[in-house]
Amino acid sequence: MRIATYNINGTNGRLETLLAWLDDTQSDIVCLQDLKAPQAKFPERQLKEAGYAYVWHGQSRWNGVAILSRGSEPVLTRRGLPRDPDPSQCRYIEAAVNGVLVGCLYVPNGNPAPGPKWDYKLEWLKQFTVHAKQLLALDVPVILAGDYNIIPAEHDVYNPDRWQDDALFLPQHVRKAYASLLKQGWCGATATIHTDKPVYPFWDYLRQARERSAGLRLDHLLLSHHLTARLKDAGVDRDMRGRSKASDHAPAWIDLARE
DNA sequence: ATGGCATGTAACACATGA
Repeated sequence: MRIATYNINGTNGRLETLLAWLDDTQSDIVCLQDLKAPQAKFPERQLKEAGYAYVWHGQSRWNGVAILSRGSEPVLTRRGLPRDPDPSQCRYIEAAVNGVLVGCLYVPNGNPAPGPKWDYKLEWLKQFTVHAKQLLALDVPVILAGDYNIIPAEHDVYNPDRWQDDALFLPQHVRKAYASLLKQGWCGATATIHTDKPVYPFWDYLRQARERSAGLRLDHLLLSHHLTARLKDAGVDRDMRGRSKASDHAPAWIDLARE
């Protein structure tokens, strides 16, 4: 069973690319972020024709999250975080899919730090961390997949020195937040498989970042222990980043053994 | 330190992103 997360950076502008990738990979569950489309403009018909069911939460221009499922109907469990610091921003959706509770998240970028956007990111991460703990307490298989906008460690960025003061990387705050999730018991799937070298799911549009392999690891799939035991493989579909009109993110995925 | 690129909306320039 393949589960993927993809910051698509505009779902309608990249619909053909998305449909071709779904057809190629036959992904079973897909978490999408940054739909950049209002609720009414989600491409329902095309995704249904491609064999997917879905839940989504759209917002005009920015943010927006969706969970796609092939062959089964996702059962929505929540939109937005409990005590969401700004419910007008669509950054979290959660559904039960085939016996797995799936949380799809899009953490605020937080730049510039310090400032109101930075404060918002920290508050969002705080409430998310509280919710993540509650999910673990349910003792059911859970995956929290999405664009965390966190570089977890020095080796997850091409040039750590350059990013020390960035809201994606500040150690006492965002890196600490990620570490505290792992401490709760979550397993970062990609790093578990790729222990020697990071696989980047993001390259900036600027300065030929992709050609220089100047990537960042921002998209993560965190597993509860029920799923860690089933983890077979993980990777990034980096070819997606090379296509014309690509998102600046590529899909990150895991393969789980069937129960 | 700046701006390089890209998105959707539509005030055809802007806010936002990473």
